[in-house]
This record gives sequence, structure tokens and C-alpha cells, in this order.
Amino acid sequence: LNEDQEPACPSEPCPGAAQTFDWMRVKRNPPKTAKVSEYGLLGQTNAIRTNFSTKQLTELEKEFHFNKYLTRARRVEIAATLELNETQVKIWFQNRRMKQKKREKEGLAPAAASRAAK
Amino acid sequence: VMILRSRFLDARRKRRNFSKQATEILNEYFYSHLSNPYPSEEAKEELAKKCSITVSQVSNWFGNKRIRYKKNIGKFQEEANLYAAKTAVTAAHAVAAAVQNNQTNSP
DNA sequence: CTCCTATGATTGATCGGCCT
DNA sequence: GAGGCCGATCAATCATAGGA
Repeated sequence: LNEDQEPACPSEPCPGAAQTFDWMRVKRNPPKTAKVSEYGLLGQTNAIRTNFSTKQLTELEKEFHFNKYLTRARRVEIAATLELNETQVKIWFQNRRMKQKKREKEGLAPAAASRAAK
Repeated sequence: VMILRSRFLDARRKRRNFSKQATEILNEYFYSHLSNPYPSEEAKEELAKKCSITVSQVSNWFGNKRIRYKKNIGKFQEEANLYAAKTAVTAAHAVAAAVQNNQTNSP
């Protein structure tokens, strides 16, 4: 096979010539979920991950136990109470559901695995 | 900021490195699919079985590997060449199969 | 033992696809 | 046509394991 690459490999098989594939160029857009309207610090577009406080996480966790899914009204309420935007609350629940799902899955696999191993 | 970094002793994060053999298998797959190192769910399950780890751990491994690889490609060059040579045959077969399949299907 | 790098896991947030 | 959810992934970070 012939592939046009730049590496100047005089006379060597040189199988894995490093090449930059598309997946290596992938760049995610910076988080838009931010509260810009605070002080006069605009321009400082929050391009960072929000760190939820223990209190916020506790409340979210408590709410999740009550309801796995949020209604618009509840979301607004929680967002206001915890000083987060609705998007952050929404995303938190989404991630939380996935996390739960993952845990349930991992919690059952071992059982099946042990039976199969036996 | 004494900040609430209090992830109070996450007992969960009692990490343990994978066996040398498991890492070997994962790396072989990674470098033999360097053009698209995204194993399917089935492939992950197979790798998980071979490595004696969970599918999630396989996902974590690939996630970390991809990010860290592209962050500093040069740092992995040596490793890349090592595994590339080792899996050259497999890669060739894949390409051959792809080419053949491509020729077979040409309406 | 100390220091530093490698590495597995966690998680807020993004991307693409699908559905209502 | 906007908005929510899912599944996968990203990207930054945490905390530990392992080597010099």
C-alpha cells in the first residue's frame, strides 16, 4: 500500500509513521454555561468547568432521589435556590441518570460474571 | 482557598494499575486503530474480557489514552512505533479487507 | 523517604442523533 | 423548530501508584 506521508524514512519499514488524524484535531467549544452578568468582569467568558459546592451537590442529590426527572417548574426552582442556571441543573440530572445507569449495570455484571466463571 | 476540595476521602478512588498484560492488549488495539481509536461497544466488551477489567474501565482507558496521546504526540512516538510494528500485519489485513469490500461494492 | 511523572477515575459540559 | 434526553466523548482535575 502507498500512503503519502512526509516522514523522511530513508530505508526503513517505518510502519507506524505518526500522522495526525481527525480525532486528534477535535477541539470542544469552551463551556458556554456561565454567569457572565455578575460584576463588570465581562470578557472573562467563563471557559472553565464549574465546581459545584458540597451544598449544591447535596441538594441535587436529594432532589434526584425524589425524582429522576425534572419538570420545568422544579428545575427553575432548584436553579434559583442553588444559584445555578437551568442548563446546569438540567445537565446535572442528565449526567446523574447516566451515572446511575452505569452503576446498575456494573452492579449486575459481576453477578453474571461469577455465574459464568463457575 | 481552602476551598471545598473536600472530596472527602473518596474510598472509591482506590486506584490500581492494570496488569502489564492488559495494558499490552489495550495498547495493541489503540495503535492498530490509530486512525480511529474508538472501539465499538462489542469491541470494548471483548477487550474487557481479555484484560479482565470492566467495560467502563476500557472506556476510561481509551478516553485517557486519546486525550493524552493527542496532547503530546511526540511523547508517545516511541510507544507508537513499538506497537505499530507489532500490529502491522493485522492492520494490513484490515486495509486489504476494506479495499476488497470497497471494490466489491461499486454500483 | 522525597519528588516527580504515569495513570485510573470522576465529572461538568459538549456533540450528534433521535424523539416529541 | 425549539427543547429534552441519551450515549459517547471531551477535558480538566483529583488522588494514588510507581520509579529515580
